[in-house]
Amino acid sequence: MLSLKKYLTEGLLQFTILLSLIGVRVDVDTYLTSQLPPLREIILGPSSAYTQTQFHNLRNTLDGYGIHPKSIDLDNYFTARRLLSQVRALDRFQVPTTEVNAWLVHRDPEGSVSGSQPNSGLALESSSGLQDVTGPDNGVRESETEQGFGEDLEDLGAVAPPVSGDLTKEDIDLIDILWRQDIDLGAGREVFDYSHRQKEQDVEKELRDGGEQDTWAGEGAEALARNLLVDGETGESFPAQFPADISSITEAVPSESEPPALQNNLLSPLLTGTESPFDLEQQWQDLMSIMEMQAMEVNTSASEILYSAPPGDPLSTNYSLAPNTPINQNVSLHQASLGGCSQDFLLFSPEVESLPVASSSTLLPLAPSNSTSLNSTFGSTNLTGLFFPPQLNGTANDTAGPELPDPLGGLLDEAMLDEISLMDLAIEEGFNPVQASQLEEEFDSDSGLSLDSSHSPSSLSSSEGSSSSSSSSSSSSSSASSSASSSFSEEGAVGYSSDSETLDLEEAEGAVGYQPEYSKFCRMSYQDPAQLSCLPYLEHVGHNHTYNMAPSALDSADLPPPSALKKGSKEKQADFLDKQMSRDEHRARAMKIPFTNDKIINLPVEEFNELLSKYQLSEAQLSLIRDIRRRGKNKMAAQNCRKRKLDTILNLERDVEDLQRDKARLLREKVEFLRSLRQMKQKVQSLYQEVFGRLRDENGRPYSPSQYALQYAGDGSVLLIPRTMADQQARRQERKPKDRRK
DNA sequence: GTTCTGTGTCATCCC
DNA sequence: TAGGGATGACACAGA
Repeated sequence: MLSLKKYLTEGLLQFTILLSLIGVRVDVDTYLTSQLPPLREIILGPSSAYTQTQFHNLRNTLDGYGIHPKSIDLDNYFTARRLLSQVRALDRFQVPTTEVNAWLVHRDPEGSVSGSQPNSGLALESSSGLQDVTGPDNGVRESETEQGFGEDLEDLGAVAPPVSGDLTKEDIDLIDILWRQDIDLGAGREVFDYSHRQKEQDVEKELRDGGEQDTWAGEGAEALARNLLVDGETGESFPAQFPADISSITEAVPSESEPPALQNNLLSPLLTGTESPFDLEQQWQDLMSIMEMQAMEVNTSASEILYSAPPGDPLSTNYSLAPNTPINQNVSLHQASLGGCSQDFLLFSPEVESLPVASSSTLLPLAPSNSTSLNSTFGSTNLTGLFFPPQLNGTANDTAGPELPDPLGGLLDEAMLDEISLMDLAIEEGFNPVQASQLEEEFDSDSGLSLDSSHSPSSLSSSEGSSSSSSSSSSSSSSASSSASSSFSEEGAVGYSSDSETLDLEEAEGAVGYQPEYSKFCRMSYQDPAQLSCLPYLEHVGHNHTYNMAPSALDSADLPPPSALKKGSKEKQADFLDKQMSRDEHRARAMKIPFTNDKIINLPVEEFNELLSKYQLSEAQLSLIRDIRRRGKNKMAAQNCRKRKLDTILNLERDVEDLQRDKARLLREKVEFLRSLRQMKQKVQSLYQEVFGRLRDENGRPYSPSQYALQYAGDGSVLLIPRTMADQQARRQERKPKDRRK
């Protein structure tokens, strides 16, 4: 199927191109729709896809109805449509994407009048076209125009029935009525045409005896009949002329041969021909609101920087902004301004200064590109005035040229300054150059800020950090230590399930301390000390970490390394055990304290007192026991305190990183917004320039931007008014805000 | 031998 | 008021 489609498509295209080159206008659309609907489906796909090509899309819409895609008028028409669509798209900003328009250029051999379609083109299904090829100008010249629109008429199916000499008038009337009904019922062209073709074929079969010449004649008559528009209600036929919108367009964008329309509504038809005034007004108001909001953000002017920025400008290279970055319409653009958007398009006038932000009656002056006094184009109450802040627009003169300050340049300048100052800013805020560069790289990578934390306290191992984090919650209150104490009591109780343990054993083993650190971090209190390496910051500390070990576990834990065991003397083992004991343990052992240090430290006060009461202890022993308990408690407290400190530092560092990340993101977004704003302003200016440049006076000469300006009227129309009037309105608009301030 | 780091301990404050 | 948590300061041990 695909291969067939490709084959047909390419073949038809090549054939069409070939015919076009030899001067035959080929209406593939008509051919595809009327002759072979299945083939059209094969080639063009479903009808939805049928509208993707502008060529067909135009003809499938009411806007495009009635004008041939290869008509000379299409130039103006498409220009007008493009401008209109661009204006419409202004309120929903989109960065223009690459667009490729392929056109089959056909030149009428005899220089046909624009707006009329010579009969050189023919539908492929009509073999009569061969006749036209040989003598396109020898045909019925008076029907050229009608034929040209007859094709368009045919597109809608409003084609008169073929006038066959063998058909009776009743047949023709019947066919005509049926067609009108189809038209009135909104029947699609394809269905209509297809049934029509079937009907034609049936009729042809019946009339085949009449000879081919009759058929040709019928086709020719049909071609003539196509040129008549048939009113669906009355059945009245009338010569097809320019569609309303097309005429409006041609009126709005007059060609040099045509006198322009009235100045007042010179552009109105252009903008209202296909759009209801309400919608258009709404769009213009949206545009105006956007432009008004742009009054902000502009601090300086640097048009050169803004508009002469090469494609690889720092903004794009350093921030990797998507070219089609959508702009948030909620972005406040107040105080922004529109500067000269291109080197050759700086259109300021002195009157622009102190230009108020007008709402509906804002003038929209722009200068044609061929104007030599571009700067005088912008009136004070024109569209440009909206785009340019007053303080930036007042230094231009009619001949100054592009030396005017560019508010958009200010935007860019600001953006660039942001970027440039990023490094300084980062350094000022304590980033080292490496971090600053990383911050800058973030604009490229968009992968988030990756600060080098190797230098910071957070460079602690993740295990440390995680353990600290996990312990932070428990250590946030006194419950931390209490829970730790209780847990340690439980842990310490291991091996001490009964008080019947001999004192000898305890004395031999020494008072067992606690080590909340390890029980919290690793839960491996009874493991080989080598496993303590899971705490990187403790792995090099050779302190005794066996406080909370039970004697039995302590035995295994205190076992010397295999090498020591091999040496295996009890004395060495005792020395090792002594080394593992803390000072308090040694003291308790020396003072013959009858219970372990773990109990002394971790037992609750009541149990501790109860324990003390069970033994007859001397004052020295009691004092030592209380000191051991106090020191043990304080030791745990110190450990918790240090953990809290560490957690605090880590959290602060994390917060700093988050803030830096947010800051970088905000800066990145700001740059993106500025870039979008710049592009939108450029688009608006180019649109204004294009619209203004296409305007012609009665003599076909372009309007002087120093004398005229475009004004956006409240009713949605765009007017071309004299500058003096525009200036007056600008002053009026200027007074209003001042009065309000008062 | 010096420095750094982790730990223990003391003093003190506070609840 | 005693107990105990929190914390700064100091000392010590080990790398």
